[in-house]
Amino acid sequence: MPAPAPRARAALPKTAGSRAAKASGAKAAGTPAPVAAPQEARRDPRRRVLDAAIACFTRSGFHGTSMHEVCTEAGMSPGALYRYFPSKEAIIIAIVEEERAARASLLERLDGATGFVEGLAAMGHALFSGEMPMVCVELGPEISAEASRNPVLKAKFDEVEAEMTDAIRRAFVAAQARGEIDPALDTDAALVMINAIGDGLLLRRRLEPELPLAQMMPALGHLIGRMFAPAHRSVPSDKAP
Amino acid sequence: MPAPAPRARAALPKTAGSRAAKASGAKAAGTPAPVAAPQEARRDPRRRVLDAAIACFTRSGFHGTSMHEVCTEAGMSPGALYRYFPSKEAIIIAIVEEERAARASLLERLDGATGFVEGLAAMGHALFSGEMPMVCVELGPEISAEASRNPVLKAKFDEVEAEMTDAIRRAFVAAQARGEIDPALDTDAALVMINAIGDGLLLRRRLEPELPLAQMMPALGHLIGRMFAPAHRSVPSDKAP
DNA sequence: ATGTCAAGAACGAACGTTCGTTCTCATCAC
DNA sequence: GTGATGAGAACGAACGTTCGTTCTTGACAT
Repeated sequence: MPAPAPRARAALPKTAGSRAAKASGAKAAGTPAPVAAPQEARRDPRRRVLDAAIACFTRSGFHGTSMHEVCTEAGMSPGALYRYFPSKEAIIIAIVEEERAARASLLERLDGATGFVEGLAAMGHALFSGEMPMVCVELGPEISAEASRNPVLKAKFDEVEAEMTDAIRRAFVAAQARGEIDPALDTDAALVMINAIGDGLLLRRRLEPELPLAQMMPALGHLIGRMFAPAHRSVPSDKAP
Repeated sequence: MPAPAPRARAALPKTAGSRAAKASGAKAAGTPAPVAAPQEARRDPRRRVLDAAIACFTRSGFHGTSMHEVCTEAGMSPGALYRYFPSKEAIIIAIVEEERAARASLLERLDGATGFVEGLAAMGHALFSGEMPMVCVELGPEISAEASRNPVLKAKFDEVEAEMTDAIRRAFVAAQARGEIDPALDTDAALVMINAIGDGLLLRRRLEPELPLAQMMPALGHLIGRMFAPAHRSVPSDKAP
């Protein structure tokens, strides 16, 4: 990044304030929180910025959110904010870094469940029931979209994704060895499918927030079960829709 | 609105044609087309704008693309461009409108195939093999992301999506009546699943363009077949991976 | 053939706004 | 004092858009 030349600082009084409200722009965005709560100001400033940024990016997207909005939401001035993060991009990258921890705790449900498919369904339920304080549910699609064209972000994002995919692959192979999954199935194709379903559901959540995905998880899990079950075993159908 | 003072126009001789490419800005983006091809300038100007916008939005996203970039790519000045579209938003909406036609032709593959699952696989193959001049493959995720927060765009987008989903639902129910699909399956869950898989694969394509999704379609189609096949029929496995 | 001229397409500098960022300066703890 | 912290005005660049002007075209008169 080219270092910007130091700016001269002319004392010009300028045009006072251009008070005419100007009817606002076409921007159909939500209102940022009025002002930070009193004890809010005591919390770790980095956390405050991150939480504020997550809220704003979720509401208006990365490019649709201005730093001033993040500042307002965090109850902090730009001068203070820039003390903790060197740039807007650094904030997203920090958010993605946080995702890693959240995803790791999600993955515990995979190994903790009675079976592979049950584990996937449990992950899905945790994601969509809101029981998990999880950034990626709301921000995942936004982050993927941004990652697809921001190389720095993409590198971080890929790291986190690879951890997730590897864990699922290990669980898949183990389940296959246990006879829970048809041994003839191609692992790569199955993983692409599982990833696609996950990403697709996350996106659907954004587009249709009223869709009761958590409630549908048994039915969706049942479908996934049929997809992977060994060929000549009748599907367990413990949760037929 | 404060009437802007009329601008003086000084008869400056100017640089004739300004064909110098201008080396572009610091924007870490791809290079816009050097200059419009000779016969390119003869084409329908609306089409030129649309094609240029699709290229730019695909490269840098909706908010990441400036109107000047679109102008450069289209080989057209801002003044000319704004003769054909009243705003940046109107351009996206026109693109989504075009999607409708493209999707309709995609849907023909559903009804033209030998069965429902084969139809889905054919759609997938057409999408990912590049044989279809289809905007949504590259721009779909970008549009969904934008639609999730732009109400005007969302309305248009929902229209197009509803047409797609309805057509798939009809095909699903018909296949179920034909005995091709397990009659016990919940139609709503199946449709959510099909949509999620489609959206998820489109997103994956953006994130990992090198992944040979078209080649994987037989394997993926096979998985979908297992998911929907009637319970006590052994899966046709004509294309076991 | 040549000149005239209106219509409208295209141009591109400039506009007002908003962006991400940085500045100066006040405040506090020690 | 001194160093860390924060506020908030200000900066310059870039944004989407506008608009006075120029260029292109082709019908018509000569």
